[in-house]
This record gives sequence, structure tokens and C-alpha cells, in this order.
Amino acid sequence: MEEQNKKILLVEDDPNFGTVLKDYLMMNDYDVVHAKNGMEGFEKFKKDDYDLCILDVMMPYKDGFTLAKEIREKNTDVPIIFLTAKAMKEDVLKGYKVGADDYLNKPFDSEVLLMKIKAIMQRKATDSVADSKQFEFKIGRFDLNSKLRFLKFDGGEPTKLSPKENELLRLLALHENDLMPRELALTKIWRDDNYFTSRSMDVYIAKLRKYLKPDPKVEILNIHGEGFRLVINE
Amino acid sequence: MEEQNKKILLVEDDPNFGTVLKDYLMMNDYDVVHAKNGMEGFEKFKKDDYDLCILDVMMPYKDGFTLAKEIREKNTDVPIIFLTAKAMKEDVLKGYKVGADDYLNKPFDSEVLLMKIKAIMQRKATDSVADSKQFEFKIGRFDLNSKLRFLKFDGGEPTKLSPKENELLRLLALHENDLMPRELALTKIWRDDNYFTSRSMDVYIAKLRKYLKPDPKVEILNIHGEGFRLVINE
DNA sequence: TACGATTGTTAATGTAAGGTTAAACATAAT
DNA sequence: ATTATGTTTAACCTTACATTAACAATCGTA
Repeated sequence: MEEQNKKILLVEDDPNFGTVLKDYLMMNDYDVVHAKNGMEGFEKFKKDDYDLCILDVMMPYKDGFTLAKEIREKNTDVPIIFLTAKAMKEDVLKGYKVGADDYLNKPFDSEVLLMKIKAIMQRKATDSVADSKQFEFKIGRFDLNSKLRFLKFDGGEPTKLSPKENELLRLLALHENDLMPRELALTKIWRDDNYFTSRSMDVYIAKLRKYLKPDPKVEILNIHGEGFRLVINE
Repeated sequence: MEEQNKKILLVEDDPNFGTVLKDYLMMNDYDVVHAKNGMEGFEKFKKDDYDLCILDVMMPYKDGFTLAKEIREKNTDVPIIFLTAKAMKEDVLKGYKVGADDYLNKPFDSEVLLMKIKAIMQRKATDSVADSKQFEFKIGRFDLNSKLRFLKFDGGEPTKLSPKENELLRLLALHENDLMPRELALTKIWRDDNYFTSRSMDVYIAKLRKYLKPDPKVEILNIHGEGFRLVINE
């Protein structure tokens, strides 16, 4: 069987540098789509599935961080590498907050980039495959479609879920009847674990409980100090 | 209950820098073990489980890469961050080859390190492997699920247990029919052995006895001055 | 058997975590 | 700009938990 090449979305406004980098990556057996700015980058991202995004931070109209945020709203898993002009601390911190997997200061050594890409791809490969491609769940009399972000009761009219509602319910469903640790949701969905994100999560738990009320057999239980449990009673 | 802190192995030969870094990490709620060289680092690594290793590259006797290799032989999963004196390409490449998750050039911003650590831990949190069997016990007609913290009698409605109740009953179950020394529970659960914690433990023993009353064959006996015994009579 | 030390048990207290609602804030859509 | 949508923060209340105190019962042994 032939290995499908990994797909990379490269968003870089400098046409020369962008082209060179694209060619270099393609020489190393990656499929590369090159977008010249943030707008275009987002359009291309929506149109296809990528294994990795490489985003320049400094771009006109829409900078890399803003783009990353938009990408994260569509897809919480895709790895992101930032290219920054200089090692600004602010940039780095902002990058990690948006969920960067790595960042690189320009100019950088292309071999180093290659290694970083390899390391990240490897990480993704070893990440539990189980939760990566699961987007449809049966929750008692509900059907959750996590890709389209809606929840159907008895096959009736779907309720639309917000991104956070959706992610949280999906995480709970992935751990059905089992503990879903607070920390897991906070690091995966909120990307930060502090008092406020924790309270925010509680608010979302309350919202989900409301959505799930129509089926009395479905409950979200709390395990004090640990997390929550989505239980389907028989 | 108190969150279990993440454990970090820090191997850094510069005593000043090492101590400062250790303190900084500990201030940010990580448990840090500081080894002063590669040898010591490997010894410490073998003796305990760590969530992350931070290795200085430049060290006498055994450099960071060699150490990383040895660590990788024992454990293919633990994340490793390298600290390098300068951004030498060779180092960076070598680091990734050994399976580094990230690397940082000295001097670096401590906040950046913190973000990197968070990002890595977050990645690992995804794995969430549940070794269920260590958490389930049969105690006479009871079933204790120590992960979800509940106790079922004859498969009926589960009783919720508090963290301390749960831990204590679990310890007793681990020593079923055998002595569970006071001191063990106090050091493992209360992390302190004094008059008050001891009294607190007695209170919890009383609570457990109440929970276990439905099955007359199950008792918690006291061994004066020694500890307690969870007995299942035939 | 008498006394101090240990254990059994219940209740009171203080603090932390969680439940819920609404307002404030932020951002995207129109 | 205005509206709609999504998220965070604030506020207030309830529940859960651990500790401590108080007092009774029991043990071990002098």
C-alpha cells in the first residue's frame, strides 16, 4: 500500500521565501498548499483537511495568530507551527496560548524545520487514534454530530451547539460512563487551567445539562475535585 | 482533593542556575527533582516516574543527549526538553533525533519554558490511558470503584465516597485480611503523621464502618497501636 | 483495678468546589 | 452601526469535604 503524503498548509506572504520553502517541503515528500495571506489561508483551510499548518505571524490584513484562532475554532487538533520574524517573547507566549505546537524564528535552518515537522507528525501518529476520528455519538436518545455541531433528540429537529458546548459534550461522550477529568477538558478545550476557565467550564456543564434534560436517563454527574461523568442509565 | 502535581526531572550541572530553575518550577506547582549531572540524572530517573525531563545538553561525564538516549531505552514516552547553551544546529538536529519534544536556548525566558511545559503536558493529557483494574475491588458483597469513587452493595445504587474515604478504603482493600498500618495511611493519604491527622483518620474509619454495615461479614478491626484490618469473614 | 493512652463516634465548624443565572464582554454577521 | 452569537466573569447559593472538638468506650499494663 502506498503511503499518502502528508498535507501541509503554508501561509506566508513573502512570495520569494514562500515559494522556496514550498519547493523544499515538496522535495521532502510533503504535499504543500501555499496561501499568500491570512484570508486566503483560511479559505484554503476550510476547503481541505491538512495534517499541519505553518503560519507566518507577520502578515498584512490577517496575522498568523488571528488565523490560528480561526483555524482552532474549526479544528482543535491540527498542529500549528508559527514562523516569527524575531524571538519576541510576547509572540511566543501568544503563540502557545493559541495552541501552537512549535514556533521558529526567521531566518531558520530548513533542516531544523524538517525535524520539527517530523517530530510533530510522529507525535500525532502516536496520539491515541481512538479519539481522533470520532465525531458521532449516541447519547441515550440523543445523537451528537460533533463535526456539524448539533444534537438531535429522537431524530427530531437538531439543536445547534456552540464550539465549546460541542467540544465539551464530545469529550464527555468519549469518556461515557467514565471519569472525564476537569483538567483534561480545561487543557484540551480551554488550553489553560485556572480558576476562571474552570468556572467557565462549569457554566457549560450547566448548559449541557439543560440540553440533555429531555432524556431523564442521561445525566452529567460531578465527581468532586476530579471531573464529570456522562452517565446513561439503563 | 489535592491535585497531584506533575513530576519533573531536571538535570542541570550549574548549581546556581539549577536551583533557581527548580525553585521557579516548584513555585508553579511542579514537583521537581534536581540532579547535578547525567549519572545522577539517570539514577533518579530509574528510581521514579516522571512526567517530563528537562536536560541540560552541556554537562561533564555524561551529556544531555547520551542521557536522553538512556532514558529513551527505559521509557519511550516521557517528554524531553533540552537546554542548549547556544542555538547550534548540530545540537538541535541531534536533539530531535533522540526524540526531543522541544529545546530551548540559554538564556531563555522562564515564562516561555512554562508555556512549553504546559503545551507538552497538554499533549500527553490526550493519551489518558486508563488502567482500570487497579481501581476496582470486591469487598464481600460490595464493589469498590476507586476511580469513580463509589461503593456498590449487591450491584445496587452506588454510594458516593469522598476522596479520603475512597483512598482509605482502597488502602484497606489492598491489605485485605492483613494489617494496614496507621502510619501507612497517614503518610500516604494525609501526608503527615500527628495527633490530629490520626484522629481524622479514626473519624474516617468510623464512616467506612457505617458504609460497610450492610454486609455483616465485612468488618474493619483495630489492632491496638498498630493499625486496622479489613476482614472478610467466610 | 485504676490510670493514661488509644480508639469509637457524633456533631459543629470552616473552607473549597460546584450549580445556576444573569450581566458584561467580545466577535462575527448583517 | 446594529444585531446575533458565543464566551467569560460575577454574584449568590448549595453541597461536599476535612478537620477539630467533645465525650464515651476500650485497651494495656502498672
